[in-house]
Amino acid sequence: MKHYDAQEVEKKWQEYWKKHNIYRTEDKVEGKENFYALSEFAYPSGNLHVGHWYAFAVPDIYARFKRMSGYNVLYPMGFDAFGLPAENAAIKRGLDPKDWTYKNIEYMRKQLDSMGASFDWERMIITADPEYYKWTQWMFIQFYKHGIITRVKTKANWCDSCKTVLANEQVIGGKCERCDSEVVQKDMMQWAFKITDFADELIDDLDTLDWDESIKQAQREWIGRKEGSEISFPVVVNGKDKEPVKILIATNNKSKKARVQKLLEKNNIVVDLVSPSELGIENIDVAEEGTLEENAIAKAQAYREYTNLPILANDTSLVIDGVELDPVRVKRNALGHLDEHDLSQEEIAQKILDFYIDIIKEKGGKVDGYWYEKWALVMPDGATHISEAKRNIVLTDEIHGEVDLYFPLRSLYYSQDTGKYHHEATEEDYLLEMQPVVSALKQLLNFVRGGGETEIKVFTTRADTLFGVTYVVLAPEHPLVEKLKDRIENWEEVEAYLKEVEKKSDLERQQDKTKTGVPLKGITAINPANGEEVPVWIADYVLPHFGTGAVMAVPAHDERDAEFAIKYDLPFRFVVLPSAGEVGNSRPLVTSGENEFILKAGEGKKGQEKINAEWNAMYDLLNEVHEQGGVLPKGKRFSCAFEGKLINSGAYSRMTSQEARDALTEALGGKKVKTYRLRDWAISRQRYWGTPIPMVYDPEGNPHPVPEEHLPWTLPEDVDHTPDGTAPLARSEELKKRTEELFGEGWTPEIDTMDTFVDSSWYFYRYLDPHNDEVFAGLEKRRLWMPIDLYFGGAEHTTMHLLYSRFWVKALHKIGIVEEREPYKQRLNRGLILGPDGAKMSKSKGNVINPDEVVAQVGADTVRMYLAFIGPFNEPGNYPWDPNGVVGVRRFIERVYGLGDVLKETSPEAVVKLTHKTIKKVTEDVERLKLNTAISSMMTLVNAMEKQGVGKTEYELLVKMFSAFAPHMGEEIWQEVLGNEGSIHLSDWPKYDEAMMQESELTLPVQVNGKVRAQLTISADATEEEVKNLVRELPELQKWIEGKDIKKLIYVKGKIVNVVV
RNA sequence: GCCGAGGUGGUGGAAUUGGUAGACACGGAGGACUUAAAAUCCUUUGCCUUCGGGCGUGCGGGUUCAAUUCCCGCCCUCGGCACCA
Repeated sequence: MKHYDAQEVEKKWQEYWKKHNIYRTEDKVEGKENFYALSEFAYPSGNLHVGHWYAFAVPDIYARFKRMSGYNVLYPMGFDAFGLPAENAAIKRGLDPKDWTYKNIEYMRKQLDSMGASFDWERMIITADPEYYKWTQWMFIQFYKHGIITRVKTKANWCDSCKTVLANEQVIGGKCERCDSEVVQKDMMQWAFKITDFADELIDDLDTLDWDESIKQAQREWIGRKEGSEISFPVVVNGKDKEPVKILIATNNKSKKARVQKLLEKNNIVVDLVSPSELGIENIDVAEEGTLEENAIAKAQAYREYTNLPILANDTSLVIDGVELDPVRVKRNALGHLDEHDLSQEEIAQKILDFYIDIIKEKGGKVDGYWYEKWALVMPDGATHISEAKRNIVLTDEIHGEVDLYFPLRSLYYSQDTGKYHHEATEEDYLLEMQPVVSALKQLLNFVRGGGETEIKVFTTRADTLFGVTYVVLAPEHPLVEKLKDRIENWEEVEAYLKEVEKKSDLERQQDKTKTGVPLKGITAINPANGEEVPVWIADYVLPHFGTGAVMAVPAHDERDAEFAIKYDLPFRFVVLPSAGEVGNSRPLVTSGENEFILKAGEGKKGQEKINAEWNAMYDLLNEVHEQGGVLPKGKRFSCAFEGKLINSGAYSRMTSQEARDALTEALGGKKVKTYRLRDWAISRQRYWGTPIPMVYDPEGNPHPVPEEHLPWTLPEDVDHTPDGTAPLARSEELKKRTEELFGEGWTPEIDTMDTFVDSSWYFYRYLDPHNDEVFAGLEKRRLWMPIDLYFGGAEHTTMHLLYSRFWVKALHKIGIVEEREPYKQRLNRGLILGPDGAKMSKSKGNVINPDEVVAQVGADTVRMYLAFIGPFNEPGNYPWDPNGVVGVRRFIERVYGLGDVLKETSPEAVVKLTHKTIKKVTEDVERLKLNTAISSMMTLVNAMEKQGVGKTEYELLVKMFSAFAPHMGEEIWQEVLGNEGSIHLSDWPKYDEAMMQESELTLPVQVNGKVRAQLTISADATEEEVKNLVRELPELQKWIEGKDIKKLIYVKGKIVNVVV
């Protein structure tokens, strides 16, 4: 066999290709479709590692395949040359970052050439070239003019070790992505792209892209769109420095007045109520007959729609079917269903408020108002009786005098003593029913005191749990805290807490999830759903940047609130009956908090039984606390976040969570809002080695863009770029002088540089027209190539570069600069090459493979092919580098080469057939980037050719396919062994011939009861009947079918025979 | 916890619409060549076996003549998000 000296062969052909300029890519070739294959460009770190080979050499196989398949393929390369690592390395070595970077680029270009990659170097770009960043700056200015980038004071992620600001995407778990030191929050003036304005588009347009679902999903989650409601909670300020104002609600019943007054006396407001009987509604006598309860129970059950929950009694002796029942609750539920208000409680509250405000406007005038409430009763015969009641309240305050109001009250209970149904309100009922009224009055009071417009806006995805709100939490950073400083009674305590929080780094705040907080004494909020007054706290588990920075806390339905509420002893009110799922398919109950009683119920049980026991334990408790409006007792304060149907929620009870979210949001004047996790993209960097921000400031400090004729706005070179926390550009005399000369005295330059992700957000356009100095890329050229057909890159850029560049194109599109809305049609994340030990390659582990060394030993062709063979390129997995595997691939290349020595006149028929089958398989596999199986089928073919012999025709077909993987050896065989003229890489990809693949006979597996027992060789055109007859006769089969009936004989044409006995 | 992708020999992986599970390669075992080693070549290699066969694609069920593939329930690994209301 010929000796294979990879070094020599590769050098020879690399020079040949260069000399003949075979990789030059024209913008347009007659009769060929353009195909833009892009691999993320290189960072000029100074050395090419295995990852680079995987990133560039393997996609090169695809680019070559496409080119041979008749496409005009653009597969360019460039350098992402600005940025921190280059600068840090330069500082460490006492060099200029520019010299260091450009030297690295020069060296890396040579290394890249050693791959045998088909880059068109005439299109190379370097983002640090002024010819390049001129256009980065130009685009920046266009965005500035359209308000897509603005200057804002914002909390920035500051890395004290790198002395610069980091983007959110560069902070990993509270630490700097680059140096792993802790990131602190610092208030800074920053130029920020309004990427959030494009958040919806960035999510919605993902659906139009042919990307792997996991990449799309990662972007969706990063953007983090949540749809929910924004609801206002009015704030009640205690007004410690104001005179108390009294509102008196009068009644004509002395004893009741005293009792209710005591109950409701709060915050300088005195409210008293009248009971229905005092308003001319007498108790209705209902003849006691045995069927009444049954009747009512049936109605109540229908109403509640619990099928797996019996309605249990807990305080009466009424027994039906051996089950004790509670007639009070039963009847109340039934009435709730039939009860027909003309107005909702919220509307009533609103009316009272409007009414009262009108009075204020009239300065104490007296207005009469009333409305009716309808009553309903279930009679023994099932009939429903409805009556009306007219109620009144008199409001009085010291400023506005006495006002008469009418409002409804309702209640009904069954008295065992009298055996009659009585209309009477319990104290709790009065409280509950009056809450909207009280709430309205308190808002009013607050208004009168001058604090009326204060409200807390909360964001919630669970507006259905509003009736379960028992407190409100603000983020410590919430502006209202500072605003209400004077009104907060425990300011010292609050201030101490704020300091404590400020001291905590974001990292600590993320890691330490124990909840802390302090109440804002003297401040309360009103739950707009039920008018209840709830305490306001600040706590650092509420994040300032998400939603509105304020949360309505629902301990019974939110795990975090539950933890906080247990710690600080705040009440739990259960208002959503969790849904157990579809009938007959109930799911495990998930709860947290003091849920031991639920877990205990399920202890020792399994499967559905356990699930049922736990659900029932919860149902039992909810039944017990129904009377208390769902307030959970100590020891059983648990939370459950499941959705379901509302309970203990006034007029909204029985609604589903989904219905209630809409209904409550609308009724309470809230709005449906979307909120995003994505933050605006702050790009100011206090470092030297980056694209200068093309802005200058007038003597008043107002920013102005540098006019286009002065672009590129060059990076000054007279700068000591050692970082000290101030921007190095501030130290440039040249830049200062340049600014004053061009704009006038007192004008100053912007001294921050841009994040490097800005440079890489549009680089793919520049490859199309790299030397154009009129425009960043000509429209015609963009039309020929964009959008990119296939983009190869690393998974680490999913939520950074990939998102930024999508935003960039959308922004350019929005202001009419480009036509496309998306840059990349198809995206492929590559996997990771691990060290031979299966761990990530790292110097400390000593498992780093240096590709230069391997190439020196076995050649670039082997390394390329090995990387393609190591695992499926279309699935991003982690593949360990196996030095033995490399040798195996090298052996394969040698065998292909060796075949050239033993060529026959013609190939045997079997080899011809296999060759065409292999062409089909390889073509299909490469097209979907399953390069590993493409190679293995070529290996199979080569094995057959070695054993059976091969002629020139088939050998040439093999070598053409092979040359995409091993371009140097492919060329060597093509020109030197086969004596062809011109490069193999300009030849056509082989086409398979279906006719050549036809086999005259084929071998079928024969199964008996699904197990393979024999093989049967038949002619390709055998009919089903013939095959079946042959099978029955098959000698090897007799022992399996002897003495048994053949029940069925299945023949799948050309595939398999199955005998069922 | 939520979302996504997966789980196949000693290893990387293959099986394109349900149709012979383990292609191809590495590693192992045996042999040839050699003074020897490397390299190369040949044979063999899922597990168990009483040599008839049986069992095998994370686990348990189901559908089917036939399941790595489809359905139901669980377990595990990797990736993304996560005190996100």
